[in-house]
Formats: sequence, C-alpha cells, structure tokens
Amino acid sequence: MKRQKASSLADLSALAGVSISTVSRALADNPLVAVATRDKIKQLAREHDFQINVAARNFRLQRTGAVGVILPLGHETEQHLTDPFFMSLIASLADALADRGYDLLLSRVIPSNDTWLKAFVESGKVDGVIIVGQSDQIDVIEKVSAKYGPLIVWGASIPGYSQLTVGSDNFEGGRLAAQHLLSQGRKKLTFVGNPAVPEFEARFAGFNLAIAQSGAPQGSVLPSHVTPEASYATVRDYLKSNRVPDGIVAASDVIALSALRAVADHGLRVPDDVAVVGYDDVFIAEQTTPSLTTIRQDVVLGAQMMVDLLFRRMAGEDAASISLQPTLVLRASA
Amino acid sequence: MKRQKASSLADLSALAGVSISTVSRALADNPLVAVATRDKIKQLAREHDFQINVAARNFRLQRTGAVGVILPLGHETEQHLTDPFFMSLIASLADALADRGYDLLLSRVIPSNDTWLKAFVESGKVDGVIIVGQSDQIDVIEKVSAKYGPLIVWGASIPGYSQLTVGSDNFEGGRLAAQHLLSQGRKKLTFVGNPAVPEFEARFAGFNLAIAQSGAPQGSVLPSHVTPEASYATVRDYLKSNRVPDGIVAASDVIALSALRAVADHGLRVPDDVAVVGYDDVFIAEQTTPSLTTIRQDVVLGAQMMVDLLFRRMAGEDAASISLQPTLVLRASA
DNA sequence: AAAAGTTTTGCAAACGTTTGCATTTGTCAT
DNA sequence: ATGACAAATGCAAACGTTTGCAAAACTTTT
Repeated sequence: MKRQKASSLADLSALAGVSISTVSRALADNPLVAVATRDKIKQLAREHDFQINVAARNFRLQRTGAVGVILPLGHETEQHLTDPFFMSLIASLADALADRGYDLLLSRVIPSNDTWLKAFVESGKVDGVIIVGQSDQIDVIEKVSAKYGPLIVWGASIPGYSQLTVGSDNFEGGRLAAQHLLSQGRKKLTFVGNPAVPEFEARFAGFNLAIAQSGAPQGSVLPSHVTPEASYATVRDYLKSNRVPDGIVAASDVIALSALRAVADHGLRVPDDVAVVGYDDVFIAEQTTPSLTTIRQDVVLGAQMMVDLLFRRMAGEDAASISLQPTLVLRASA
Repeated sequence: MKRQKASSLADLSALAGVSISTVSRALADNPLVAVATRDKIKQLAREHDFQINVAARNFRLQRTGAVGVILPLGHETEQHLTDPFFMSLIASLADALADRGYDLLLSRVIPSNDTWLKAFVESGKVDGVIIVGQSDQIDVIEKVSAKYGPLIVWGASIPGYSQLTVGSDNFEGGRLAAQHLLSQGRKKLTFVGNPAVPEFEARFAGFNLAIAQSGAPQGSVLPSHVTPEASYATVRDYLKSNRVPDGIVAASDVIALSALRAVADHGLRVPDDVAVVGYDDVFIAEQTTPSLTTIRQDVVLGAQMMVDLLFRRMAGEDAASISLQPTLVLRASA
C-alpha cells in the first residue's frame, strides 16, 4: 500500500484524477464542486496526510497570517522582556491570536534610530502590529500610525496623540493607590518610577491628584529604572538620606518588590513603618513577603481587546482606544 | 518632485528603465550587473524607499525566514509561559535569532493529542523549531525528531532518546544544591517539584546522590505543580504535618519563592530553621526576602547554543546535544 | 432529439521574487 | 570593417496557491 505523502495540490490532483483547481476548492469545502468529488478528495488528503503549504497560500492571498508583537526597549536596554507583566500580556496575546488562526511574530527592538517601526511595518512580514509599551517611542509610533492602520499599542492614551491604544486607566490606578494609603492615615507618600514613561506619568498624575484632594503634603517622586537592581538602589539611597516616607506607590510590581526589600534592609517594617502599593498584580505579587497590595491590570482582557481592535483595523473598519479600569487588590503590604 | 513609494521590483525596474532581473541582481549586489547600473538602481531604491517583499522572496526561495518557538504546556495547563525562566530564555532566543536575520514565531501549545508537533512542523510556517521544555511530551518530540532534522529542545538529554537537546546538567545542579545544604550540616532534606518532568527528575536524582554519598538520611520529595499557588499549598501542608525539614531544594525559583513564604508563614526562619535553595537564578531571585541561594542556568549562553545547533541542522550538518554546567549562586536563603 | 438550463470541472492568470540561459551590447584584435 | 570574445542585460520559468471565466458534462423541458 503506497501512502506517500502528498505535498502539493498538484500531487493530490494527480492522485484524484482531477484538476488542481478542483482540489483547491474541494479542500475549502466550496459548494461549487460536487459533494462526491469533495469527499473523495478530502479522503485522499487524509490518507496521504496532506498539509497545505501555508506560505504559498498566504502569498497568493497577499497576507502573512502573522501579527508582529514588538517590545521597544527604549528606556531600558536591559532585559525588559523579562518583566512579568509584559510577559503575561504576550502570553495572552499569543492565545488570543491563536484563536483567530494567526501567528505571533515576536520582536524585541532597541530603538537606535527613528525608522525601526517603519521598516518593520513595510517589510511585509506581518498583517498587523501590536506594540507592547510605548517606552520613549511614542512619537515614532504616532508618525507611523498615521499612515498604517493595523497598529495597536498597549499603553497610555495621551491627548494630542491619535494612536490607537488599549491600556488600563493609569491615572485612575495611580489615584487609587495613593488614596488607599491616604485613607489609612499615611501622610508622606513617595512615587517610585520614571515619569518619562507615558504610562508612569499618568499614574504619577493620579497619585498627585489624590494627595492634593486629601490636603496631605505634596508627594515626592523617585525616578527609577524598572530593573530590580536599579530600583532597589534608588529606594535604598533615598531611605539613607533620611527622607523616610510612610507610604510608597511603585510604578510596577517589580519596582515594588525592590522597595519591599530596600525598606526591610533598612530596618523598617512593612506595612507598619512604610506601606507599599505595587502596580500590575503580576503572578509573584502574591508570593512576596509580605504579600503585595497592588493595582491590578487585567492582562487577559487587555490582550483580547487589543486583538479585537487590531482585527477591526485589519478589516479596514475604524475603532477607538480602550481604557480598562484597574482595581485595587488588598494584600498585606498596605 | 514625485517620490512615490516603489513597492515592487517591477515599479523600480520601470523607474530605472531596466528589466526586473537586473533590479533584483543590482539590489543583491550581484557583480553580473555593471557597477554604474547597480549604483543607479540602489540610489533609486533609496529615494523611493523601496522595501523588498519578504514574503515573496521567502516563497521563491522556499524558506520562511522564521523559527518556531514552542512551549508545550503539558503538565501545567495554566500560565506556564509566565515562568520567568522560560521567559528570559525566549527573550535571549529572540535576540540570537534576530542576529541571524530570522524571526521568532511564538506558539503556546496545550497538547491535546499526539499530532500537534507533526502538524506544526509540516505546516511549512517555519524553517526550524525550538521546543522550550519537554514537559510530558518527550515521546511525541522524539518521534517527530527522528524524521525532522531542524528541531532543538531545551531540556534533559535522556539515555535512549536521540532528540537534540541543550540544557544545563540537571543532575549536577541537583547534586550541587543538596551538597551545599549538607555541607552546612543540614540533615533532613526535601526536594520540592514534580519528578515526572524530565528536567526535574534529573535534579532529583542528583539531589539523592549527594545525600547518599554523605550518609545522611534519605531525602523526601514533594511532587508539586510549578505554579506559585500550588507549590505554596504543597509546602504549607507538608509543614503542617510536622515533618519539618531543615533544608529544601526547590525544582525552580518560583517554587522556591513559594517555599520561602510557606516556611515564613509557618513561623520558621529562613535560613536559620530551614534553608532553601532554588533553581534557575531568575531575575527576582535576588529580590526575595531573604535573597535566594540558587542554582544558576545561563540562559543567554543556552539560547545561543540552541540557535547554533539549529542552524547547523538547518544546513544539513549534524550536531550533538549540549550540556551546560550550572553553578551555585550563594545568597541569603541557604 | 434538440434546445435551454444547471451543475460541475478545468484553464490560465496572478501574487513578487530569483535565476539559468539566451540575447544584446560593447571591446578589442585582426 | 569584420569576427571573436567578454560584459551586461533581458526573457521566461518556477515556487504553490486561489479564483474569474470558459468549457464540459449532465438534466430538464420542449
């Protein structure tokens, strides 16, 4: 019994004694071909375990079947990609795209010039692009986004910018975090994170508003890189200078983690002496000692929204940016 | 000045007044075309910012320019992808592949039947495959790997299996961890992790050997899922049953993190009462309280080796599995 | 039994490249 | 000026699909 593998429609058409067109249509269940022929061909395809050449099909259809997911590492040349929040977002994106039969082309970019995004978009390798985090590339993104439709950004929706974004309401998140601390009677708050990052800027603004509304003294800000080492050092040095806050709002859980450690190493107790609120609710937030009170962003939902929006844009429809509501998750650290 | 975007070789050939072939060759710097013509065409390409259609080229060249990276989520249906170790491995893979001009096609697979890998390999979407972690799919991998060359696995090299693997010497890593604890006078050791996972099995074997050689009483094993919640519960319940070890070797840093917390929550001190050694040295290992003593696997090197091996296989050469030496990183937890 | 209509199949072009081979153009010695 | 040879360019096929349109094969109606 010869069951050679059929590797093209031509092979199959020879086996079935029909034309290539008929095979193509049969496999697509096109009612144009008679049911009997269709079944026969499908049977044959199964027997010779035929797999259609996806590259050829996509080429003919002028599509790629892939969506590019890009992480611009602008502020941090280091291993930004390991930030657990971005990772789970990517994981969820992979799932959401797979549900639609699309592949996920992963790309880390360390922006060296202004053309990286343009080049990527025009390379024809993907049918759409999702950018995870604006980093310091918001202007580059904005420029490309003006001419290239299927482009969705995870990040902040900023007045004056028209790029299509999905993100949690960072302002509200920052406000929630600060408000929580204030409601516990904390007075001297510090925000840790680099406000040059658009998302962080909004969180910081929300943080400031909450303070202003409560009448507490103005909060301070510690611009910090997002890597564990850098943020640890930043907080440690700050504490050493004796400006000890009684509440810390971190711009991310990873930063919060470092803050927890810096505070502990400085001989202070969390939350008794210093309360710490994180941001993201990544999977380790529950596992820290003490476990981390944080502002939760729903990555699964976020990923779905991004993919929804992207496909709408790919279909030529238009769509509006989406802002998701973050929530406060109460644990032990604040 | 009309600077329309040229979007195909045909466009460009019209502009230059030469044939498509000549344009193709000129852009490839083929010496067959006169230097003057070459320069003129390249100049023209720049002016009209021409970007070659990668899909078409790859199709013609019968390649895809992409490598598939697959995470089989066999043991854990949940968000395995967020394990920081795998994430940094993927990040490094992305870099190593980008260096070679290849794209990274990310795919999470929850194996439902035995054909997922075969289907993926035969879909023609990628030129090679890297599997990150054998999970419980080692037999499926083995079968496909027998017929499909460009397939590299991160994981354990197991006698009797011929799949090409890159991984750290898990046996040695487990041995190192246990030996370290024993050398500090610890006597009652426990291994936390599911020995059904090939890598973990080897770590457990090394752990056992070290104990046997030292003459200490046999160690115990706590099979545990790799998620934080599950491993926390496992360790907590074990401690509750009053079988308190004085040393824990965790199969991963994430598990170790849970162990740290479970031990602390049980009112015991780390490392005074119970010492904990992790595995992987992920980026948060430094940030735990207390910071985690762990067995380090070099992901950057590992990723490079995998890509090296893969390209050798893609070129039709053969290659041998690689075992990397893990190292003990001393911190505060043991 | 032929015409008209319907269903099923096949032909051929197209997607944008690369590349073997043929052809044109240019150079040089005669 | 002509022939021989080298250098530069162009023609056309191929990669594996999908799909508009034409053609063939049936069915029904007269």
